[in-house]
Amino acid sequence: MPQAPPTTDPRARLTELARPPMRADARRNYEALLDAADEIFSRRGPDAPLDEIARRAGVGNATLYRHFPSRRDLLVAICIGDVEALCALGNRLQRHPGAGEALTKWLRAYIKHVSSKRGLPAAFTTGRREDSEFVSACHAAINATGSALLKKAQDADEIRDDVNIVELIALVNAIAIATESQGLREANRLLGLVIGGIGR
Amino acid sequence: MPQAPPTTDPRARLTELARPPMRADARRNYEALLDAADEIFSRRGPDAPLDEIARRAGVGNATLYRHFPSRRDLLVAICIGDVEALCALGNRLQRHPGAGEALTKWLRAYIKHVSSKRGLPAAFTTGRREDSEFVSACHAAINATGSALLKKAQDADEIRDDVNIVELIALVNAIAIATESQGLREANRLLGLVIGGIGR
DNA sequence: ACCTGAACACCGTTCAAGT
DNA sequence: ACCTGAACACCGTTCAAGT
Repeated sequence: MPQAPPTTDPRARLTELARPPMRADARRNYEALLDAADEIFSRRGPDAPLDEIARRAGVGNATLYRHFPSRRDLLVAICIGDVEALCALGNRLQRHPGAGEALTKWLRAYIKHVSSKRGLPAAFTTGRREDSEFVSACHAAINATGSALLKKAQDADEIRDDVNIVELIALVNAIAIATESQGLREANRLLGLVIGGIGR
Repeated sequence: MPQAPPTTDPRARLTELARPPMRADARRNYEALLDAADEIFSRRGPDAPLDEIARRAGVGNATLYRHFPSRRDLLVAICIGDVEALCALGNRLQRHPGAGEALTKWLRAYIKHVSSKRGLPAAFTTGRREDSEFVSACHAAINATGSALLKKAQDADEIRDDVNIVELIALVNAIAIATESQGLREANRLLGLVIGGIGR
């Protein structure tokens, strides 16, 4: 007899993974690495040497590698707060009177968060099989949140039926990538075009 | 008195840069490097070691570096034929009866070409200041071609006036990046949404 | 259980010597 | 004028030894 299926909400699963139980010294190192990564990435870009981040955090480089097996894990970890904020916002927007407007508000918030850190949109582009469980859990939480908003908007006949959340988020990520050097205003312009295209 | 300004057509400039005069042995090496890069990149992806490409081409690694100062130069060089084909297609489409349809046909051809080689969409994302003259010339030729089609479609009132070619191409590149692992069909679906959004 | 830093492997880049 | 391959520098990854 197999285990009970994981009926857990993706957002709850994410919170679990984001805060694994750790010995006190390990936790200190973990936090120091996040702080260091946040600073170094924002100053030197997403390709900054990982050794520099470890040095800045005052830990050995192997410690970094243990906590964050891939660069992408680290990139995603430093914005876990943004992901959780987006999920929370999505939940609140469920009760928004206009379902179509709720979706577009959330998409604008999404692009704002994801554009706030260099290299993040690329890290968020979904569908890599090699992604760690942690990164996959982020995608799953975002998808679950966006999916609920999209479905409501489609049920209200405000958004075309032949749009799905995976491609919609892929497109928004694409916009963030394309406008990375130009800023949020430009990203919002392009998002406006897309929103115009999916309405009905 | 300054030199006469470079009134040259961007497409002519590109053809110049793509076929620089070379000694016979240099040209042989150049071609061998292109062949090797094409094969290695398509088999091992756009991050394949450059040394392997040089070895496969039967030349020293420094020779590769001389001909193609950056990885991006090499990536772009192997698809110079695609760029020229797109420019030629754009010219032909100028005489297409429906100006809006001509633009969308060209955009679909663009995404097809650019999706055909892994890593190419990223190499085509414009606006890097560090780009070589060769890569810039490619962008300029594409922009000139797309710009003419867009302007005609806007003059015919088939496309909204507040869209410019730079952002439109950036968006199409981004779509190609976001759907790289999913294939051309998915890219075309997303392009459809954008085209719906820019119409009027 | 977790950490450390040195060792290793890999790859891009440069350069002195060659044709 | 162009080519070569070795030397160098850099960085990600692993591992034996330590707490």
